[in-house]
Amino acid sequence: MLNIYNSQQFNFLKKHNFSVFTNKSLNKKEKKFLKTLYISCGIIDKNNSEISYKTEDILSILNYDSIARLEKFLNNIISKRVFYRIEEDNKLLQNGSFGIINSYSVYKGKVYFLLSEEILLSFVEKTLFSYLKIDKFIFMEENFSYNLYLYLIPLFYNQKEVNIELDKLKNILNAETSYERFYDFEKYILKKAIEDIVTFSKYNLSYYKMKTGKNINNKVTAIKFILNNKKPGNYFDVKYAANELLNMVKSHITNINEMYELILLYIVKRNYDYVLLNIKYVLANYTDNIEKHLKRALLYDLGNTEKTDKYTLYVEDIAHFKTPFILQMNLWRHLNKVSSEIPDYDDVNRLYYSDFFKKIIKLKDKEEFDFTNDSVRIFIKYNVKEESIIRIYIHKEV
DNA sequence: AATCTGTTTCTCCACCTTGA
DNA sequence: TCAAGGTGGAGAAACAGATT
Repeated sequence: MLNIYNSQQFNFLKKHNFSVFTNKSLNKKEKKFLKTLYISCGIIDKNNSEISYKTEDILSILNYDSIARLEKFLNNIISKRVFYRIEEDNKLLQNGSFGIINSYSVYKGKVYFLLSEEILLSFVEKTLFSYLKIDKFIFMEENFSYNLYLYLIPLFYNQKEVNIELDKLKNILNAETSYERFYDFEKYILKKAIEDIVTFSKYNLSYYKMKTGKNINNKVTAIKFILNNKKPGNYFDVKYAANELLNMVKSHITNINEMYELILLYIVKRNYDYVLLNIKYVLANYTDNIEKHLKRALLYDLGNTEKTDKYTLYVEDIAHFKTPFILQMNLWRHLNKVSSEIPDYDDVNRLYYSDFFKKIIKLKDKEEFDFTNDSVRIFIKYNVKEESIIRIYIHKEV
């Protein structure tokens, strides 16, 4: 059997064909629920892979009015299974099946979930389930997004732009015969697929429409995909984030391994922004002995400077949110939008490394929350009974 | 198990707007 | 004036729940 924890030795993607499918398809509501779980996956750690929500939050997300109805929904989703088949030389090598959600428990006003081990493993590099891209398969809202991801992302291995003829693209996306008008195809298929890939992977993908001539109204014949800039890994990819930060100071450091371990430690112990802020502080204020100053800065948080007025209001959302959880969902949506609207702006993704969202979920009535890093400032005032305020400010230099 | 009934989702299209 | 861009909605299909 293939080693599920480390399939590196199999040169997996070159040697094997694989397919992944479910016994019963997941409907919109189930996908919405899974997306909620996915966001929470960011705050899972090795010792505690349980995800929990207040019962009222989960009821309001799914628009149910009783726990009995919720349990019916959960029992139904638990009955859905993922199947996979791996082929070598066109012969079946291994196949298998696993559930998506292992269990739920209702206890004292909260609902607890355990995801299947296979899904958690799919977030860990070089495991069998990460090669099968199980996380993308489960969490992406549309099945065709998974197909596009599998086809497209490997093509970026040695190039930054990929051109795909419209016919070929429709074939990949299972839409050869439907959506004859390009406008409809773009709206219902292409944009959704891109959105899924940007939301559920570390890749920041965009596209251009290639036309027959220079006129804006010419026929679209192909799509040029562009990989803009990498996000700092997915939620679980702390090592990737540590490497990224290490690269900023690498040239000033003699003991690289020790510094790597130190950065990794502080990302886990504090958060990504904490380390980034202190690295920037040291690089801006010192020219020699960087290593020593950085250790000091990380220990005493010297880079944590006071707020400035260099921020400009970018999003304001004043609305009634029944629970802090719903507020958090909306904030998340705004942040994704900010991230996609501002070119080369991906700092928002780094918030996932901090305990940012945990704090927002715990907001109480009339409580204010003010968060600042060097590219974004987020202000929230939460009101249970009346309208709450979400304000997102962007640093003027971004 | 078969039927019906109301709801959601998917696909396509008529019609309108926009800009070269 | 033309074709792409955009909107809303019709009709079909799929689905879920209730009833027989």
